Amino acid sequence: MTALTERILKTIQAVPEGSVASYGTIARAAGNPRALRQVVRVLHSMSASRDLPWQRIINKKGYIAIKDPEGAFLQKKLLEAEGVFVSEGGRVDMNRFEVTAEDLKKVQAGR
DNA sequence: CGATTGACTTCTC
DNA sequence: CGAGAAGCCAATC
Repeated sequence: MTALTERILKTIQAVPEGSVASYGTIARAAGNPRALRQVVRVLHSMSASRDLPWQRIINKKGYIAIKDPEGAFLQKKLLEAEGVFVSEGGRVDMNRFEVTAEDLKKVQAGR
């Protein structure tokens, strides 16, 4: 558990409800654009036990990137429950719902 | 301790 | 414009 990982965690938690963020966005906001792999890893390790909004993390195309069909379906349901519109194919309207790295940083600065 | 992996991203052909 | 391959960093096995 490095400082970078903790920043990633905080950044993920900084994503406001009703919005989504891409891996690259999280990585940039965390301070290391190359850490998007670690974002994935963090989600793998923490999503099971921590209170992370893993459901708000999707790929840059706006599609749910989870490989497990059940997990992807669950994510879709959770997003819809937050007010995020998800298309049939599991796609989110990123133009509306994707939060920028600056916004995440601002939220972290605010807290 | 070294090799592998991983819910991605981006550039090139 | 679409498909394919490389890149990347840290945690896990």
